[in-house]
Amino acid sequence: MSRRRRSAQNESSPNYQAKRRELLRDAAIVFQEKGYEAATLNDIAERFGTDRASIYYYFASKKELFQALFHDVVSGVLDENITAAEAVLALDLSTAEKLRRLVELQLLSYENNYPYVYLYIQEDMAKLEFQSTPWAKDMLRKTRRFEKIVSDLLDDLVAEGTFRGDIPTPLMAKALFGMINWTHRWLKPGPRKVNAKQTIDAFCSLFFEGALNPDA
Amino acid sequence: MSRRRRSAQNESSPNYQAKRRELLRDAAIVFQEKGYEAATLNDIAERFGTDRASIYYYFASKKELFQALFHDVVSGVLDENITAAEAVLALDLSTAEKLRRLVELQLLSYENNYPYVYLYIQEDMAKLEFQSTPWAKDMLRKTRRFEKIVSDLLDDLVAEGTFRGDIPTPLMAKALFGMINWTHRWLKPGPRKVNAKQTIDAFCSLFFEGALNPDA
DNA sequence: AAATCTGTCAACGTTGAAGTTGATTGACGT
DNA sequence: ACGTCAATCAACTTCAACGTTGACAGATTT
Repeated sequence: MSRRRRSAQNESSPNYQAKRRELLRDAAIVFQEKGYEAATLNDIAERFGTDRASIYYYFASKKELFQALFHDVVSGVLDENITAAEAVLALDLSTAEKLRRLVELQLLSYENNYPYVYLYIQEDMAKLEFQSTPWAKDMLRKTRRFEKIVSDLLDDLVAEGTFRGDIPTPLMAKALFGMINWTHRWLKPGPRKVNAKQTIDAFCSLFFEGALNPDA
Repeated sequence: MSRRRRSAQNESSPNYQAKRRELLRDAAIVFQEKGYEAATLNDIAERFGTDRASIYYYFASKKELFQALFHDVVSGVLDENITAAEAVLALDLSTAEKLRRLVELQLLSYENNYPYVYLYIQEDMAKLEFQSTPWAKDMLRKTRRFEKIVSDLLDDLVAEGTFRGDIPTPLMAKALFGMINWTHRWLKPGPRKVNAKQTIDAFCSLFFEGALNPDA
């Protein structure tokens, strides 16, 4: 039924797409606040300012709504990040400076695409029922791709002698992504005490030079 | 009904407590694998090797089972960690060495109490329905307490000149806890490529001295 | 051996959220 | 004024998971 409607005006409609995106955004906020399982369509409808049944005008199911969030938004952001990361690699910069740019890229992406990407980080795809769907695998592939770029860069830095060789690069990578990804629990955008730029500086200083005072 | 039974043999019973703990452990594994909301009592019963209804012989509800996990296990571990942390503070060691011991404490605790504490970390209490219950607040209080110990130590390290002063200590703390807590996504106990001890060394080296090669 | 206790199980009742339907409202072109 | 269509809503059905009950088998006690 809602199916019929949606196929009828599928691509066109002026503000249909606009409302759809608005609903998508509201859903993202609710999913981020409560988690996928705990969030109900009622919660989402309430935030959207309408009845639960109206959601079915835009999406066929809760699953499809959740999937659309990733297919229409997060996946694109991940693509952008990978493209941007590869552009950084091609730049005429020191390897260390490239790594710094990648950290910057990632954290700014989290801030600019709030709350979409944090939603992806907080929902451990490995635990969700979607883990075996093609799109979930695609998301995972893209994430691994970005991690690989960083990981290779770490190997280069050790090989060229810029980074110390006594710490396994996989553990370095885990530490770095830990700092970055854990921000989903505390970093909120907007005018706050701590913003993404300060965090980037602090994390990069710490990761490159460490916490010890060089003058001591 | 199950109420009557449980109050009847409440404290006593030889292997009642043993089975209860076994069920608690199985539940923890399932909750950790699927998340609280997605996990069903059927899943837990299946792992426990019995019928779903039998669970009610030990716990009055899914909520109570989940709560018991924290009240009977996690809360105690957190207490131990705080006590151990305070013992470290009283030791005759450099402030830096004390911090190292705290990181060690935390990661070894995650390993020794697997999967209980990771369950606590992965379930963002701020998102769960329990967030306002007294025991959830108590858990949060204990977590904050441990974080405060680390945070104060960081302040000391900056004040005494051991640590650099140009990175805000709150951000240092976020970075450190990010590395540590993110391990819940990849560090599993048992004979693996990477274990807790290697992780402690790598994280401490990185956090203290950074990734840059001192000889370069 | 009778009584009781421990723990389990099949069957049922209850609830809450997902999903469906057809009527209805309001805007817009004719 | 009339018909059409986008969008909404109240009211319903369905379903999965929670929760309950009473019977029952084996062990233990008296």
